[in-house]
Amino acid sequence: MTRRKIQIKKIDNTTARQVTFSKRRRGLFKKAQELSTLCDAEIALVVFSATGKLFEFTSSSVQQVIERHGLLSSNFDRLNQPSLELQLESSTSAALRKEIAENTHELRKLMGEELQELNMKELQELEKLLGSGLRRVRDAKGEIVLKEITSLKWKGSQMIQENKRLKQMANRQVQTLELERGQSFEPIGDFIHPDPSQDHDSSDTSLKLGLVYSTRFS
Amino acid sequence: MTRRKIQIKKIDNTTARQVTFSKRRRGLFKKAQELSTLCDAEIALVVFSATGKLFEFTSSSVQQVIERHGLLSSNFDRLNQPSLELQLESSTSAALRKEIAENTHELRKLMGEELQELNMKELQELEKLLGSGLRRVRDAKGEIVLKEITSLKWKGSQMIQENKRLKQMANRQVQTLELERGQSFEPIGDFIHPDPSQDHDSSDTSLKLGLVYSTRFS
DNA sequence: CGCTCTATCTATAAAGG
DNA sequence: TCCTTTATAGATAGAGC
Repeated sequence: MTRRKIQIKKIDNTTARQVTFSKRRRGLFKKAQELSTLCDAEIALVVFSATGKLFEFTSSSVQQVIERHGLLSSNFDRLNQPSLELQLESSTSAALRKEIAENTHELRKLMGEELQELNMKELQELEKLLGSGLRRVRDAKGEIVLKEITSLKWKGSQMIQENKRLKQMANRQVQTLELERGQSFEPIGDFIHPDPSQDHDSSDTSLKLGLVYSTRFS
Repeated sequence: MTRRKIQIKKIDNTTARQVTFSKRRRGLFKKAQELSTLCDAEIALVVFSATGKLFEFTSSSVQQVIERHGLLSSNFDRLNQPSLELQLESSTSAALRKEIAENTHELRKLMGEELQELNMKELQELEKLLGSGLRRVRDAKGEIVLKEITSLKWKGSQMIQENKRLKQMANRQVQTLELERGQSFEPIGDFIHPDPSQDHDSSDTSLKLGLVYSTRFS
């Protein structure tokens, strides 16, 4: 895009990579902003640098949701703040913290006690112990990562399916009504385009578990 | 960016807006992809068009992580199959694995070498080293958990938002049609009641989204 | 000082009206 | 497709720590 054409592959030189990251990141965010404004699109963009630094952009309506969920905060605890819809198993992270603390404490204790009195064989035993301790910590964390992800993905899938179902039902309903009326009508456009005044109602991002309407005008 | 400079404000002409959306959207996604590749960044980008259509990009998928972990295979694969939409970035797990491997190796090496010759002070140095190694592993994993969860929650929020919008649209549509017809009608039952045979498709404790029917025929 | 990040400049590749 | 505008690679300098 500039003085010379470049290959799109990871930039080896660290400094050059950081500079490019900084420049392109800005360009990307600018374009995201422009697109959302020009075309009235809702956009959420999150970038983690290789060093873990976070950058984000969200168009206004989306932002509110995210903020309320306490996302994009570096604070883990805040991540797990109550969100009705996506209640995480934050208890697992507590368990994780606890286990790590215990393991660390145990390690320190082992290493601090009478090491002078240990012979080579005993020291090797200790090595094994430390190794397996590390492995256990690692495994425990892996378990927890997977549980979190499993749970979240599962819930995400539920949402997607529910979404599909709603769409199908809505379409079916519209079609049925059209058929009854014996003509097509415009409001379909309305169906597709949410009314902004309602759409930005942000007093509640949670799922309104609407009543399943099960009566028939009785 | 082109023949004439334009104002960054919503494009009035619908056709022009759609064309611009399409072009710029592609440009944006391309640049996101380039940035993630060039600079080894993790990126998640989601765009909803004004008509509610979803476009997304994530720098890599959770699927890969899971495969790499090779854990919980049977359960997990089933859970994760359906959701293209819920892909996570996790190139970081490779880095994690590497770090763990290195740490473990380093530990073993340290513990295996001339431990007989170390005095208490030196052993305490070693203790510190081991402790900080463990801490680094812990931190690395914590980072990754955080990223995964952040990404998943964020996408979950998107789904919720979309779901909510669909509900609102559906409700408005129903109301509009009823108003036009000036009478109640039967098919609503169909609309409102999800097909039971589908509804019990999973042992799900999840949210069942009913349409909120705000009736005025009572 | 060394290291990381940002700013500035220029010429050119890419975007997009 | 055309062709101007924008984005940005490359280089260098300066700021902040």
